[in-house]
Amino acid sequence: MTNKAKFALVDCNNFYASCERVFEPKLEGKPIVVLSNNDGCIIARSNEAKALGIKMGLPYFKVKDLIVRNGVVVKSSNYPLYGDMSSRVMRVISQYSPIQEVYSIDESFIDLAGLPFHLINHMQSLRRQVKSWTGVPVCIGMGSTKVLAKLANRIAKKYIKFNGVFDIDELPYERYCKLLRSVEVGDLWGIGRQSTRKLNCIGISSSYDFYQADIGVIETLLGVNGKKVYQELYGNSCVPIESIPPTRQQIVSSRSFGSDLKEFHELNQALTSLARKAVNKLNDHKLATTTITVFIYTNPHKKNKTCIHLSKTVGMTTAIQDESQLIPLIAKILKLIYKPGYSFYKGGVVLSNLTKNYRQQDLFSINQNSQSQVLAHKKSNAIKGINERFNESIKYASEVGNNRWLPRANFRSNRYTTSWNELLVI
DNA sequence: TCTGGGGTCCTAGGACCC
DNA sequence: TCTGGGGTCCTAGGACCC
Repeated sequence: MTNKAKFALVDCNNFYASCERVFEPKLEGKPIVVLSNNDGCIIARSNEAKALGIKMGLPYFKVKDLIVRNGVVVKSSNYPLYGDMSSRVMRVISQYSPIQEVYSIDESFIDLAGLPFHLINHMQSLRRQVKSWTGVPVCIGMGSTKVLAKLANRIAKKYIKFNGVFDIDELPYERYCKLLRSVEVGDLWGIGRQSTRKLNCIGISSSYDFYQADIGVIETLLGVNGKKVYQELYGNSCVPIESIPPTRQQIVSSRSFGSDLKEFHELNQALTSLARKAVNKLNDHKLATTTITVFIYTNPHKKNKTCIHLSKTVGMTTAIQDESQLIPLIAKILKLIYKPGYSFYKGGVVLSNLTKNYRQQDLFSINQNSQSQVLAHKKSNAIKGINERFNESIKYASEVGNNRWLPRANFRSNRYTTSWNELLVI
């Protein structure tokens, strides 16, 4: 078969921890963990930290003892750094195939079908190039479907003898079956916790059990997505590569607050700031929105207190994109849902029904494109320009306050690549 | 004391249409 | 007493991913 599909999954090793090491080489060989926003949970670990038994997703305070005892280096997450490093890595990867899908901040699928290279050598070269140009180590799995490429990537990471590149299609059938027997079904891409539970109930625990199961049973139990995973294990590609990112369906901006908030003005400060982030993203993608949701939650982990979720969604006839329209609206919605007497620990803004280019006009508005609309737009652009140049120096009054909402970030490294004030000093 | 954030897709059920 | 058939669209909730 010459025209068979062939994918590679390029995945950065312990990406956030690796980014920290690039700018702090003395961390090489040491255990590192990176925390989520607000220094809440463990979201990344170096191999040394994994070896200590620190599990993904654990709340930091629950493993703090273990961390201190073993001298584990702790970092708050630094998304400006990781995002910038990611785009550098992705740019290098893009030189190795004409078709690339940036799947997540640290992963990329590329299409290798028909490339006139020895693929293992080609991918080894990619690996060396990414490492030498960005400092980030990657592993690469190859297969005739995305599910297989994912699986191959696990192998490339797990066994050093493959030197970071593994092609699962090269395995003889018997070895392939042996491999499937050694991988739990829940480790397959697309089989999550609920599906694993259902499969375990009917005696399917390994990927091999799944592979040998009846396709009809799988479809009944897991629906179309489970069926796709099944078929991809047989080498039938069902999940195409998406080199052009689909247009966004929604924009979410939410945070856990650094302290619980009770007062309206404190919440309003937090939500105004979050609304600004959301509207910036809206503008970056050149989109407008007609549906806005504001929500605030109390802490569900506090067992002795009642937990409430307050939210409201508002739809509009005309899509909006200017912060001068959106930000005041957020405060109005918040006023409608706010209840005094509760301690809120998290809140956010969701923009949905996003539209591009064409904006539905309001049938009953008298002044289409009136002077005031044009002025509002000009004002928003001017504020945006000033803020880009002078470090967020113009704010809404509601954005100014006691800052109690600001998330904790006690262990953040510098934004070495995106802020002139935080360059690496040698 | 302290528990992330940002996405997508699928499905079932209700409302509505002719 | 007996009450069709075939659709679409929207929403909420569930599941998945990183």
